[in-house]
Amino acid sequence: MRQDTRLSRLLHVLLHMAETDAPLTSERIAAMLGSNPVVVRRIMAGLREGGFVAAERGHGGGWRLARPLEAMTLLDVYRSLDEPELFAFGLSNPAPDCLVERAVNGVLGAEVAAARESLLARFADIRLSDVRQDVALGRDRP
Amino acid sequence: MRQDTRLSRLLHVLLHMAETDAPLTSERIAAMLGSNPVVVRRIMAGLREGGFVAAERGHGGGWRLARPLEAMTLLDVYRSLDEPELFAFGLSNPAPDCLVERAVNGVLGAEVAAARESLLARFADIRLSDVRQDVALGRDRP
DNA sequence: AATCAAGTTACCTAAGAAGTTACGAATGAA
DNA sequence: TTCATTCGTAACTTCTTAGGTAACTTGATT
Repeated sequence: MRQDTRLSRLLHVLLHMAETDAPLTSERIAAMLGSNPVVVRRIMAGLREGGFVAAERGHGGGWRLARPLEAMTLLDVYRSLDEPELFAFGLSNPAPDCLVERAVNGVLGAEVAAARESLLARFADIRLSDVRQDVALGRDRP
Repeated sequence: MRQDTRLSRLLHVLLHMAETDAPLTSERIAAMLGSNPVVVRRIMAGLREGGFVAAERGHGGGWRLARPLEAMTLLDVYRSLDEPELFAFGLSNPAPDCLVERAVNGVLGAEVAAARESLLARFADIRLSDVRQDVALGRDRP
C-alpha cells in the first residue's frame, strides 16, 4: 500500500519556514517538496486552523510560522492532519459474532492500541526545535 | 487508506483449523471470512510454504495445520505474508540531498524503526495457543 | 471417467494520497 | 481603478495495492 507522506513533508516545510522571516509561497514550498502548490495548501490547511502557521494572500504573501519551533511537537503536526491511520494493517471485521474472531480482534487490537499510544507519546516528546538541532549537527540517522 | 486485513484473517482461520482434525476447504474458510476461495488460497500460500499448514487436493482435501498452535507465533504468521509494511505513513523522499529533509528522515525513520521493532517483538511473544486461550475465556478485550 | 479441491493467471473494483486544472477571493502595487 | 500575485477550494485524474471474480490447470479420490 502506498504510504502517506504528509507528516514527513510538513516537518520538512516547517523547518525551512523557520530559516527565514520572509513568507514562503506555496509555489516555493512545492518546489522544495517536488510537489505542487495545491497539494501544499491542502496539507498546510490543518496547521493554519491549528494556529501553527499563518497564510497571507496577495503580493508579498505566503506562509509564515505562527509559533517558534520550540512550541510545536510532532504530535501537533500529526494532529493537524486529522490524525490519519498510523498502521497499514487492521481488523478484518471490527464487530464479529464469531468468538474466535473476537479473540483475534482483542489481541491484535490491544497490540495496535499499545503501539499507537507509545508512538504518539514519542511524537509528543519531540519538538521541531529538536529536529532543527539535528540539522545543525548534520544528523541524518540519530 | 484502506487497511491490510490479511494478518487478522489468517489468525482467524488458523484458530478455526485447530478446532478440528478434518481438513477445511478454501470454500468453507471463505464462508467464515466473508470472502472467497481464491483470496483464501492467496493468503494461505505463505503459510504453506513456511510449513505451518498443508494443503491436499482432490476428494476429502483441504487445509490442515502442520504444527500445533503452541509452535506458531503472530510473527510467524506476519512473516508468512512476506512482512508487509506495518505503517501507513512513511518518508516522502528516502534519500534527499536537502539537509533539512535528511534530519526529518532521521528522526521519523528512527521512531518508525523503534516502533516496528517493539511491535514485532510483541508478535514474537504471542503464540496462537495464547489467543486460543482467550477464546476459551471469552475475552474479546484483554 | 467424473468429481472435487488446490494452484494459478488475468482482470476488475475500491479507497485514498497525490497530482492537475480551473476558478474565486483577498491583498498590494502601478 | 486596474492588474498581478497568492491563498482557498472544488472537481477531476492518476497511481497503488488489497480484495473480489472468472477461467483454467493440476492432482487426488470415487
